[in-house]
Amino acid sequence: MSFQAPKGVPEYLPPRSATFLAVREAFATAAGNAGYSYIEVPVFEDTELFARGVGASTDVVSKEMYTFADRGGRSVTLRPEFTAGVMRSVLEHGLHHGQLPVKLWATGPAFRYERPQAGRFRQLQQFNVEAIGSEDPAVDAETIALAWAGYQALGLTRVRLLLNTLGCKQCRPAYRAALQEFLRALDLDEDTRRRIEINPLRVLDDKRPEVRALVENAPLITDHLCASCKAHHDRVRSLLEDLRIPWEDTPRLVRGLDYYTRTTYEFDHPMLGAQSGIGGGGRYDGLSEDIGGPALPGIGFAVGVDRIIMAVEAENDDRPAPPRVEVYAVPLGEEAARRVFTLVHELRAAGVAADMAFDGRGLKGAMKGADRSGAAYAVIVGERDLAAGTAQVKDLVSGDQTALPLAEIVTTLKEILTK
RNA sequence: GUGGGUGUAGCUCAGUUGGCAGAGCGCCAGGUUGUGGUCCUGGAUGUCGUGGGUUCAAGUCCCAUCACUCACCCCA
Repeated sequence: MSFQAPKGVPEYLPPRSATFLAVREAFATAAGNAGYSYIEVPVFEDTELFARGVGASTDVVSKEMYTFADRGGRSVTLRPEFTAGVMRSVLEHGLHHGQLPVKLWATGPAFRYERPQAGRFRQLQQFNVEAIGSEDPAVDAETIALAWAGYQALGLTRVRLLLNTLGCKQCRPAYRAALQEFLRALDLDEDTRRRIEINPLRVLDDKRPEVRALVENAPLITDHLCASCKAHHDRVRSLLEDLRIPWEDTPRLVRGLDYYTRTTYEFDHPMLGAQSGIGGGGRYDGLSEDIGGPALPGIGFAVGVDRIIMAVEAENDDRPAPPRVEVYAVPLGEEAARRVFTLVHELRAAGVAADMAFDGRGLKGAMKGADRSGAAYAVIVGERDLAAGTAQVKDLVSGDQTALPLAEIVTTLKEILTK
């Protein structure tokens, strides 16, 4: 084998790929039910959009972007996330001049040049939801409920919702200064000391036990909120209570992207190992202005499709492969193969998923193929059937087999299968 | 970027003090000349990651290199 997939790029082969589609479908349905419309945005954008939108000091921008010059000499970057691109598109096409909030969903790959590990990829699949143009805490709660509905639809029972607020332009600066003062007094390594100056909140999120111990008594944002942020946060929490969505208050939870304000949250799954975040989001009331737009609040989230697949598999490790087709046709002999080819075509046209044995496979091998396809019925046509104008229809679960007129096969099977 | 682990059949892996390249699963065929899922029999598939070294002899020991993988960091 001379070629292999690029490093850190997951591929989803059958039957696993069915789970990939199911994850997308679950969230697309939840988003559609909540009045969100689909938006297709570019996979690459002007590099500057991400530098200004996501934040030049973030790890994502400073060391993880796939950035290159195109043939015209422009610096472009494969999207490391969706939000900046969606906001850019909304502003560029003036969607915010219509009714607010603008509610959109998008899905597809994002790219980050990181060292791969379990649940961390260079090409990651996200499902993204944004509500732009509203400050209402009910919209915050709506996005959380939407994500929650997606996880529920997939049958996930062990998802945890971690909730926090990061304050706003009014209250965050004072908190940030107080936190920096506290952190500067600690004995921390050089990288962490640098982070204190760039984004001190992230130090609170450090997983290393020795760092955790040091920051245990650090000041928390929840004690420094302004009145309106506190009211906003309380409202979000009481709405979640109304919806009976359980959450954990996690005052140390921080997002790694600069644009987040006020409500932030993360969904986490306990069976995934180190990379356990299966979704995350929050409010980004300053993003529009950061990229040259008007004051325009917004909130949204991204869920990680790859990690959700892992979570689904972790919670149900013995799921049978989904059936590939409903009917599998088995011809015996060349003449039958020709007739069966048309029959299968007619079944498909009638909306019945059908496949057949190729390459003149023997009856035994062909029946094996029928079994593995997951089909409920096999249709066997040999020379004798052809002469009699019949086909053998075999129920592959019970083993019962009956001869039916060839001409009625399509309508009969269609009828049985739609019951 | 930093640290650990692993590379042997399509897949999961075993391979002893260095001595003929293995198992299970899967695949194909036969048992059953027109019947799958169970069972039995047989068969095909290998650059032992790659390059070099030590040795009469290397999957096994040594060096280098590449790949994969887990964790830190970061994030979905």
